[in-house]
Amino acid sequence: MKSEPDVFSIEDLRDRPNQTEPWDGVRNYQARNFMRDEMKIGDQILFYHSNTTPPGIAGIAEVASEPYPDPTAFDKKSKYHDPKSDPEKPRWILVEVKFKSILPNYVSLDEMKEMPELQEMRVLQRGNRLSITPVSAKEFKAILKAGGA
DNA sequence: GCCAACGTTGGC
DNA sequence: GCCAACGTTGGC
Repeated sequence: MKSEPDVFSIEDLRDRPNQTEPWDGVRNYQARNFMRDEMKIGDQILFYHSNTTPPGIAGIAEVASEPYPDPTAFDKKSKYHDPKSDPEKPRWILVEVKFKSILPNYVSLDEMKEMPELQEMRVLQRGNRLSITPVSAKEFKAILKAGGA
């Protein structure tokens, strides 16, 4: 899961009450579908810092709730407000994520590109802008190892 | 700050 | 249903 650290970083997640945060504001159907259909409580998450120097994997989190409607879609004051999301038939769905750890070694995007295990990884593919993508067990382990965890 | 890539919108 | 226009993402 990608996040811009200026907006919400792995440190912000660590410092949250219960170290848990609803992953709100996702407004892309594919990313929503991953949260709604694929994620299960306890699934491990690579926390990726985007739009920063350098971008890369900063830490580990895990899925901490069932999927439920994103309340910011109904909040007129939220920058994520979506008038087309009807509370009776919510368009946007989120899960909560819980802090697990900050990697001892930050794994930069440049390093990831050099790792043979990660050549198929979605975030490395050209032009990929999806903020949530599936990660294979092989990829996950390779990141953990490179990250010193 | 630039800009390529991509998703969404809306006129037709 | 097509596609031009537009807005956003995110590496650089």
